[in-house]
Amino acid sequence: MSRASTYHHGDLRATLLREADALLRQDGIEGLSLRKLAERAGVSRMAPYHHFRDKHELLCALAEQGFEQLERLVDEASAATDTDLAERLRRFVRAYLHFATDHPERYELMFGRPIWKSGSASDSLKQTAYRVFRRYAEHIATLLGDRPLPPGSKPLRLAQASWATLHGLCRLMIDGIYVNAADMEEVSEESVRVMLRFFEPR
Amino acid sequence: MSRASTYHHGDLRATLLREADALLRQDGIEGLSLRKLAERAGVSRMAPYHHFRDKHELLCALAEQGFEQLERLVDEASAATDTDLAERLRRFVRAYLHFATDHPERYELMFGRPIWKSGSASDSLKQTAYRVFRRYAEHIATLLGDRPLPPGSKPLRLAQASWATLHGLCRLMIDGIYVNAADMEEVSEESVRVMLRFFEPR
DNA sequence: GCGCGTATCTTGACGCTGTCAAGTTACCCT
DNA sequence: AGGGTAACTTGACAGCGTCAAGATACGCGC
Repeated sequence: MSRASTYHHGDLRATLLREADALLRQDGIEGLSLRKLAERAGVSRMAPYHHFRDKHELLCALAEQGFEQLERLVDEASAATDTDLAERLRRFVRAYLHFATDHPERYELMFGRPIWKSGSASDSLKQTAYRVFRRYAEHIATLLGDRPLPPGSKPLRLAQASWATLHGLCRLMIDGIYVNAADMEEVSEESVRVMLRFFEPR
Repeated sequence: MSRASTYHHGDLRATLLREADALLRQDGIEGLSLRKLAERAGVSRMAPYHHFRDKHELLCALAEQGFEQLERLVDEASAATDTDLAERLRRFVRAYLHFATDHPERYELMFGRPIWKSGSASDSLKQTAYRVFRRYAEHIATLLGDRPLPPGSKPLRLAQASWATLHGLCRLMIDGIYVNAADMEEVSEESVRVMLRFFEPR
């Protein structure tokens, strides 16, 4: 497993993913090249191809790690049952936004077109990503509790819609369209208000 | 202006933008290369550099055209005052989603990181984009009319939050994360419901 | 009408990218 | 001990953005 210094690296796949993550943070997604990565891992250009079919597959694997982190975030939010709905929702929104803005390149990779376009995401990634969303939907349903929803509304749809809002906020921030972080804080507060209002009994 | 067949093209800048748009629809944003573009315009590799400083500047100009189209869409929505708030909002959401999904590459270009990251958008583009958002905010304010908002809420923040929702929906669709268009229809309906609920007097 | 300045366009070259093809090395199992 | 195979390397190619330097033709002042 942990061969040291010879022809066979021994643990290249894991090393590649680790270095790819570092490279991603450092140079952003467009600066992540297989050649730089190979050099960083102390290995020749083509070595990575014995562990990933092509660049796309490596990016999928990297994105999958990101979704696993996101899953932990959702699970933690679900576990924290010490306050009321409003506060829990607020905290989760904050946590989600931080997840995105703390490592924008990771978030961009996870949800970017290069990975998902025309269904090209790896099966494993799809499975993980969908599982995370399911967790998220459950979390929203839990927050809702037995509160009645307006006619026509369903918890799943609400989860999808609220996720879209979160995602939209993150992208506007990450892509550099909203620059002002303080504004962002207020915008996300407003989003929370809109959602909470929806939960109130009429 | 319209020189025909010689050394000097005569109207290269406009031709480049036109062909770039065609190329964008055809091959997507990652397939839009300056070399292909030059060939399409019947001109040598470096000719475009006499009209745009680099690829980034050309993309900015192309994106700016997109924002001008989006502006028209907002203006039309503002002008249509024949129904009530709910129906107007619903129609606008539909129109916005269609704007994005009819030409996903254009939308991706307009709001993508390559253009906006670290404030690298051209001044002209920034100006146009911000003007469009201002129009959007005015449109939302008009829809609101003199309806009172919940405490702490402001029309501008609401506009930003609702735009984030629209944008999030579009990106999820465009990037291929939500594939099912019919689902999307229902999700956007749900988003409209959430917003409308917010507008109702308590 | 002529000449020169300059905007426009071209060709050559460089370093970067992803990846196909073919060769080399070292491990594992019989 | 020997052979099969997985891991890794080197060579090569086409495509990319763009710097540098040269060619062309338009337009304005004389």
